[in-house]
Amino acid sequence: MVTIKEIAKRCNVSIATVSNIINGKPNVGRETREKVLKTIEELNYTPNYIAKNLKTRRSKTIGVVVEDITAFCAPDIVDGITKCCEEKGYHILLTNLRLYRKFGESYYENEKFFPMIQKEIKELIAKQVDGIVYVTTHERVLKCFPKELNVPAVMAYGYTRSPKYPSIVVDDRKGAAEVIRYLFSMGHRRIGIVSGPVRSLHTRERLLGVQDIFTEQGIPFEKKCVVEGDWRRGSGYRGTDSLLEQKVTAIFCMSDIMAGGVYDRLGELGLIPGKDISVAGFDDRELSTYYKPPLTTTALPLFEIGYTACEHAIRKIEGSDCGEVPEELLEIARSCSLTVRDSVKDIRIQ
Amino acid sequence: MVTIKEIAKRCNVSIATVSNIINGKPNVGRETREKVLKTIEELNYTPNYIAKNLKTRRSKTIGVVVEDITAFCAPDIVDGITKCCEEKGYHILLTNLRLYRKFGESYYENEKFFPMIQKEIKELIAKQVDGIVYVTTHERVLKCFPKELNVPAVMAYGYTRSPKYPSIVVDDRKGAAEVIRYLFSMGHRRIGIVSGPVRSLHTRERLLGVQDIFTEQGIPFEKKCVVEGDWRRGSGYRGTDSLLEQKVTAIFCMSDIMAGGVYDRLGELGLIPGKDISVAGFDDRELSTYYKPPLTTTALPLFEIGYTACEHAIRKIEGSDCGEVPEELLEIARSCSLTVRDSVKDIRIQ
DNA sequence: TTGTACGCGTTATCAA
DNA sequence: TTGATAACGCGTACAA
Repeated sequence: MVTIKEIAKRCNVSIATVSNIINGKPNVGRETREKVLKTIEELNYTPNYIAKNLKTRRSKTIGVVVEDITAFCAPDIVDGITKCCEEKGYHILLTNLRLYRKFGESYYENEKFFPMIQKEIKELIAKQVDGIVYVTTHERVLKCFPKELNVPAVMAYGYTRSPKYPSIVVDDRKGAAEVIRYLFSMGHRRIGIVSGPVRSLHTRERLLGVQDIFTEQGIPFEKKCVVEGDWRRGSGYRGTDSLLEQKVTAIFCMSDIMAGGVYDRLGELGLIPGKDISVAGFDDRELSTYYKPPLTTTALPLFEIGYTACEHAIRKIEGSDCGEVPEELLEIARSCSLTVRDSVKDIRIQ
Repeated sequence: MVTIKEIAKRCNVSIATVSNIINGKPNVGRETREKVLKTIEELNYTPNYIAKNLKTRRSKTIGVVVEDITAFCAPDIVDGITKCCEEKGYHILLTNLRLYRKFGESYYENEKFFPMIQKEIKELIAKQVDGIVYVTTHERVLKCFPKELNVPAVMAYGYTRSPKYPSIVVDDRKGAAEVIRYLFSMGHRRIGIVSGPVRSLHTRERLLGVQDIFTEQGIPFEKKCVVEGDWRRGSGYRGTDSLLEQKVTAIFCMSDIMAGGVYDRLGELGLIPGKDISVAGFDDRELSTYYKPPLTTTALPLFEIGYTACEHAIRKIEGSDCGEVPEELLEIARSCSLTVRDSVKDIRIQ
């Protein structure tokens, strides 16, 4: 490995001069600059970041902790983070907790992994990351950052509810409201809901969004039109019948996956989505375009969440104020975007 | 940040002793050891890896370059890499090239991004990574590693065809053969193929696999039963009709996505997959379980590819032989695994 | 305009 | 069993 020393020796200058040239400092002769630059090129010299960082106490590195990179929302969030890092000249030290693989489907109700997170964060600190972005795969409150964390940390997708760490989250309430408003605009009044688990923040916020529109429209919202699901396909399947009994004209599922289950059951009953009954989903996963008919759903602002989270972390690093986060920045919600496909029928009287 | 120096001072020992204790060296009194360990605990001291690495010239870090983390195969490969790193005590410096996002659908036929790769790899080297794993999102030959690379590098999913760098790839030939063998076992003899682009290595290998079975069964394979696709849904859709004209009883698509297109066209024609005609796919993407009926397909050994690639990199690092790779290790193929669902009909005469 | 010398937090080599 | 001290590669006062 060629070092700054070698460059200096070859050019008969001191290492200080070489260092100055590399870092674009003024006060260096044009002639020496050229000579040095040339030999740097020739020897294919690259400054050793490790040494540099040791000196500057800045690693220009963000530690990214992902609960499970194989979860559907993780790659897009990470994509947003990488975009931001690329722009600001940061590197990424990735920690994949593999929670889903290690603890199975319901790891997010499990707190066994908390010590593991602490350990991994400590590792990242030991590696001298300048900041941390934690990416959850289920939206929930998570107290995973140690009290004495000495670098800025931001939560992406989940909530911290801690004044020290901002959360960048989905605007679930508005997202669900938009879906329901669309359903209303197509003439639907009796709308069935397949929700997520009631203890989930997603679920609660979205339910609030649903009610917002019913209230706005002056129509009472009936509790019996809500069936509790668990985000999985089977729960959509199982919930369908009771919703049908309620004579709903449309079913809003809080995940595309559950909508898939609704499709399954509807198919068995010989009912065609978008024709005999309307269905809408949530998440806008690629697979929903393969449903027959393609599902009307709303996209999670995953990329944006990652980007914004990282941006906040870097802003705090560079402003180096690691204090409390002002109230208005504690939870930053990003909007979903509705995608209309063919699963919702227009039942207005012409 | 508390350093080794502080620990030493507090304990009235030299930093050398503290260092020895941390690194489990022998020849240190039990009493001093305990005292030091206790203050380390108290002050919550963590060794600075940066400084350590500067000295040891080992960063215990793998540079992972992913062409696009949002591509469907990337997360699982990265998952395999992280599993391996976790086991061997390595960290991951992640570089997401964002090729798909930057250059669109057909970036893999584009060489504009080569300088970018070189630059990113140089960055990783500057960050002192001990090795590099490059993750492609389309299987192809890629000469992206610079000649003078001074750390071990391994290609995951793509081919290097270079004696210096091993490739860990999908066993496409065997994978396709297995699908065709299954189709044969269900009585199919006239089999249509929706292939990938003919210049793709995937395509060629899989076509070879198809022929292997026809040859084995002593049945001539007809070229006109192959339609060239582009991996995308539309190409499956467009290819269906001409295959139907050939009176095929089954269609093997080289991607689940294209199989989706076939389903689309079949649906329009009122033909039911798994009943009127059989369909099989490739990749085993989650969405294929949402097709109606669920698609019989074969899974790519993504996780294993990532794991194996990383394992090789680390083995080379720790053996620190960075020379040529022995012939038998140049291309390591991992097997696919067939998943039978409901899209293939048994047409044997009972 | 350039060079010297020191320090960043470690590990490693000796000597005590 | 312990301690001084010299590296590691770089940035930066300060001196020249």
